[in-house]
Amino acid sequence: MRLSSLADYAVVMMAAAARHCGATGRLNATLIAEETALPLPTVQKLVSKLSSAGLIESTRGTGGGFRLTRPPAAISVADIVEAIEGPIALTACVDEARADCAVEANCSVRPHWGVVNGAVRGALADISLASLTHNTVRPEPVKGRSFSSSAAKTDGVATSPARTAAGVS
Amino acid sequence: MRLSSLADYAVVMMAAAARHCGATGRLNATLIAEETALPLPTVQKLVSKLSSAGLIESTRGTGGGFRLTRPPAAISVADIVEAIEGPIALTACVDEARADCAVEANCSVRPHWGVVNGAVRGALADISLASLTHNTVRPEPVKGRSFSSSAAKTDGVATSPARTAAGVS
DNA sequence: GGCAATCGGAACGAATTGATCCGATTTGCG
DNA sequence: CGCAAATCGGATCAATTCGTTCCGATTGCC
Repeated sequence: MRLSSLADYAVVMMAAAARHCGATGRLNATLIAEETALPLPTVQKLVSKLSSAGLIESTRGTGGGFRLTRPPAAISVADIVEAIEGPIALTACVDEARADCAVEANCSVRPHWGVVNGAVRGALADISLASLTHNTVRPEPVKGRSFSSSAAKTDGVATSPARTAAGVS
Repeated sequence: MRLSSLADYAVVMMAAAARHCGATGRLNATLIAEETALPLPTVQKLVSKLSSAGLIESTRGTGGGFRLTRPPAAISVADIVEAIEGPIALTACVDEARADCAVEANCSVRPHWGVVNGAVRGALADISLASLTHNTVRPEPVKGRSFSSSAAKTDGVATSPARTAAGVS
């Protein structure tokens, strides 16, 4: 239940790029690397993947660089995550139609995974790139969608309930 | 953005256990293994972890087995996932208070990760184990909000109560 | 035409995960 | 009361994936 570090870095990098969107029309990977304190090769790899996904447009050669293809408000966290990690699928059943697991016959929960997957993906789609650049933590979702914006109320980090009843039995 | 196979198997196994909850008071790992077509050692490992988490109570020796400590309606997918994978944390920033990444100074998205994490976790907490046993796939989440999370005993205010109120219903 | 800077892809190493095996413990039976 | 079967529990080992790093292809500038 943890997304990869590359996806995390991609979100940070895109947020940094969104801040420079209005200032410089075109920015390079080196600038982003020293600004976000990320390793330069990592940023380059992210640029490759994000460019392939269509989120940014990259230009090679001297003076080249990349720029966002869409305004930051039109890019969601789900887009970035999908660009790096591929389609969001909690289980292998949701990813492809083929079910590798031998449980499929008795697996009555498989259809339900689609619901769970959609809920998680909807939660990520509600966070726009523009909202990440703001200093204030506001539950402002992507415009046009209002899926589970109510769940965003700064509770996720504060609560530490997980430990799941360590002293019960 | 894909949860581990163990967590997937755990949900399947718990769903199978929930179906047998009323029939047999106590069931063993071998029965679940041949019923879910999962490898027996894997089921045993899941039993160990779920027992440590307090979701099931296991008894050793001949004629032993395990049983659910709570009714299926009071167990959510988030509980199972947290029992296997530990606390739900999309990034390392959310997991611990310490931020290992060197980006923390310029990382303006870190506070927002808490919101995203809470939204995802709320989505998983809305799916109860009882709803997985039903054959019909309905987007209707957990009936009552009071047991949507692990901290449902004393704290009546769950971590994600708002989505059920503002959801599709 | 040559040079430098940049993106793009490929290879290597490390870490986490998943499956398997063996031991500890308890109960039922002789 | 002793033995044996059955079960959970922890530990070990191999495999896949992820993250990092390096090198090559391409383009604009001099």
